[in-house]
Amino acid sequence: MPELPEVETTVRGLATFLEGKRITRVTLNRADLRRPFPADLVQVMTGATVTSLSRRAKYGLINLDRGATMIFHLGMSGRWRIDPDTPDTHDHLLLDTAGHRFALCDPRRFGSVDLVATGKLETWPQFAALGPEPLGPGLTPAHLKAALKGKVLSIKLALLDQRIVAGLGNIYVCEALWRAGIRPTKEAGKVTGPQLARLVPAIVAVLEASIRDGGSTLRDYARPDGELGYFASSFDVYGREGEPCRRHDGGAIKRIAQGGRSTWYCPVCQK
DNA sequence: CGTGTGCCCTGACAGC
DNA sequence: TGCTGTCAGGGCACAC
Repeated sequence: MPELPEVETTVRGLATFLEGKRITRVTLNRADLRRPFPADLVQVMTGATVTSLSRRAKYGLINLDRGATMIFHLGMSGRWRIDPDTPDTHDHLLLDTAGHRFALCDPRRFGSVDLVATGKLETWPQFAALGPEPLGPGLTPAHLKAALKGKVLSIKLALLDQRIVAGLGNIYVCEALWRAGIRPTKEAGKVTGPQLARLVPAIVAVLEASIRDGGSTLRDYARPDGELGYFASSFDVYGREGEPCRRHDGGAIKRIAQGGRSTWYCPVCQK
């Protein structure tokens, strides 16, 4: 169930094992996830050395010494399993190095794997369409003001649009809007300047706190059978329908549906 | 074009 | 115990 912090944590965890290591074997247990695996994936990756790992939005990047980058997306249910004790039905792709095995496990198969020339990442269509990284210099109140101008859809759905900000998902949009005191149903183009000024640091704070939580579980990845992609977090609104708002007395968290997905918010302090 | 809807897929859980 | 319905942290194709 990965959003940006989970992907970031996954990438950091994988990096400790994979950077500088040679991939000795690539195994595909099926032909596709959301899309077919690239036809030349096995050929290009086998024998290649991993130079670095990085992240863009919710995509993880494994950069290889052959001018190619393997890009993975974990969809809703994807995770990497390190040195699994037993195989899982949904281990769809295996990477082996001299010391470890990495299994890309994704029961729902909403994830994807692509192979892109490292020098052409910026123009890869999926990346070219993305908005700024929320933890980079590009996310500013001015950017949001311009990107949301005239939009009549809700601020909740606008923030889920990866072209506006890249990497937010259902959980952290709910959390950030709560922190900023903005009602999720508010028309995106009508969110006020002061609200946008609060929203940017709220997004940053929520994501950074979550990455910190994830990082604190990194040591667990060293375990045999360690699994990347999941860690416990405590949320202020997500999944807390009916529970009291943590910011004041007398309000209960409400759940509504937007765009076919759940939104949680406090009807008292989010306006 | 912007916006809304449905679908891809499996697993977990509640209720009967 | 099984069945059924609902929901799940994402993204895309499609209709208007």
